[in-house]
Amino acid sequence: MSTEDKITQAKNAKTLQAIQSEVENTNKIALSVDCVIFGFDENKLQVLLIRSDLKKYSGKWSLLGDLVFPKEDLDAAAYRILKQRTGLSDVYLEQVHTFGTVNRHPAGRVVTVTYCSLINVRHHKINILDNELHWHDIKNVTDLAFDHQQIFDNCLKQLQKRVQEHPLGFNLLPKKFSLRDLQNLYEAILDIKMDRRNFRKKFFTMDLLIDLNEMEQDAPHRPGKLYKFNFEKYEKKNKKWVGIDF
Amino acid sequence: MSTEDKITQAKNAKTLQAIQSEVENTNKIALSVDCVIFGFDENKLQVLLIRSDLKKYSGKWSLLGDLVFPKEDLDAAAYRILKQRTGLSDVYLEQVHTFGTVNRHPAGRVVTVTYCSLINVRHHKINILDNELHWHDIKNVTDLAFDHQQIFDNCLKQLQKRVQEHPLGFNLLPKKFSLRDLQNLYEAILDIKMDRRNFRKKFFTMDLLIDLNEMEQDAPHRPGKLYKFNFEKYEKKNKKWVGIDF
DNA sequence: TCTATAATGTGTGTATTTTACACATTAAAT
DNA sequence: ATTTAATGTGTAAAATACACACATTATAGA
Repeated sequence: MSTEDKITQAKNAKTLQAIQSEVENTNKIALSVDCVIFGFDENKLQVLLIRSDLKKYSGKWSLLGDLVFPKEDLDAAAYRILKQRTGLSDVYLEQVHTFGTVNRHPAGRVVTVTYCSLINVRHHKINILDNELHWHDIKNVTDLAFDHQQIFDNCLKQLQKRVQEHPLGFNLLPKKFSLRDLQNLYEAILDIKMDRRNFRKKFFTMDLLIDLNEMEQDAPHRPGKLYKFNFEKYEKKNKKWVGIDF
Repeated sequence: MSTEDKITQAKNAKTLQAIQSEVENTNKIALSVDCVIFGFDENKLQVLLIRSDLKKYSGKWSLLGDLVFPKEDLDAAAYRILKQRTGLSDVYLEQVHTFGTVNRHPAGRVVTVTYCSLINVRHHKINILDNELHWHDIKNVTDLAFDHQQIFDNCLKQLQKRVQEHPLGFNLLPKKFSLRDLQNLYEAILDIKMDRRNFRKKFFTMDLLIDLNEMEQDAPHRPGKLYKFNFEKYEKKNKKWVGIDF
């Protein structure tokens, strides 16, 4: 390092105390986490919403969120909310985006980190009996409180993209599922119709489904075979190159 | 709405003042923005780094970042940093991820929102003369200060993915470029070698390059044709379905 | 000026993947 | 037993990806 470099560095080198006082005394902002919790029921993609607890948005629905504790990791805050609301602790959770417009919250400056979560509706026991918490068909989700509509739209879009590239969808299904279940899930998430035979071929070619040699029960017509996803095998293979395409 | 619903709602409806005091008095966390600024020079992907201004990390390099002002939008903070450091105001900028581990910063609780930026090295006049600011070949970026190595790795990975799905790369090139330039860029970002003829076919098939009927100047051998990217045409086409593949 | 060199520019054939459909099979309901 | 509405399997054409060969053009040096 040259002498000039050293001088420059010395000039710029702040003490830890200086930075600490800067962090302690200024520029503090409230930080929250909002969770977009997806479920799959009756062949429809659902999202868990709560009635807004703010009079300004009385009657409107909002995402599940809370302020982050000063000594709490971001991810931990998201898991805490999920645990509180769904009783589930071992769930799929992924950070999506951070929204930080100055006036996004009427109570002051609150920056929110949003998370997307996928849970199996049958596995959890929400206390939705008190009517404050409800599953909503995503087709009917409009006009949420705060900027939550924007957050929801953003999260859904991300889910639609990610579910095509990673085996996220299986978190929404029971451990054992038929190919019809799987296709219904993808059709609900992506909002498209797919060819049954090509869909089947696609997944068989991937060779990541384990045939359980069991059949559906109580099917109204011919029952389909049941499968589970081979997570172990998926973890081992790491594809990376996809190809330029836009 | 049932009577019970109304009662529940009334119970949960907080006043704005109640929320305000919660936001004002508790759970405040310092918020920063860190920018991973990529450039492309000498056929190498480069990243702009500054020497850490903290004695603890003396000698180490770090990303360009700053605390977010209380009345400043997140994106605005990122643009401010870019403007300050590169002099450029009309640049590509995208939020990537938010890092919020409790102890990630030695000066206290600082949650940082990271942004990825792509700039044309030739278009800006950095004040790198004072030796505090430097371009680094990404191949040589190791052991950054704070958790910046993790942030950088995350951002590079995201870039590698996004550059294949969207025309981001052109932000790193001059307005006029040859197909060789373009291929060199992709090879540098993705760290792979590609077949020249198939690469050419790929981009011609996309039909998004405008032939400028100009040739490279001062090429050491046969000069190539120059093109520019047809952003208008790209904006009009909106592909969405990519296909399940994992 | 001629020649060697090292690029650019243009195909061409093959393998792989996607897409569009057709038909047989099975269990439940009548 | 027959009808019905699914599941399960196959096949051919189209589109795309991949590997590779050869002619063209400008520069550099003998």
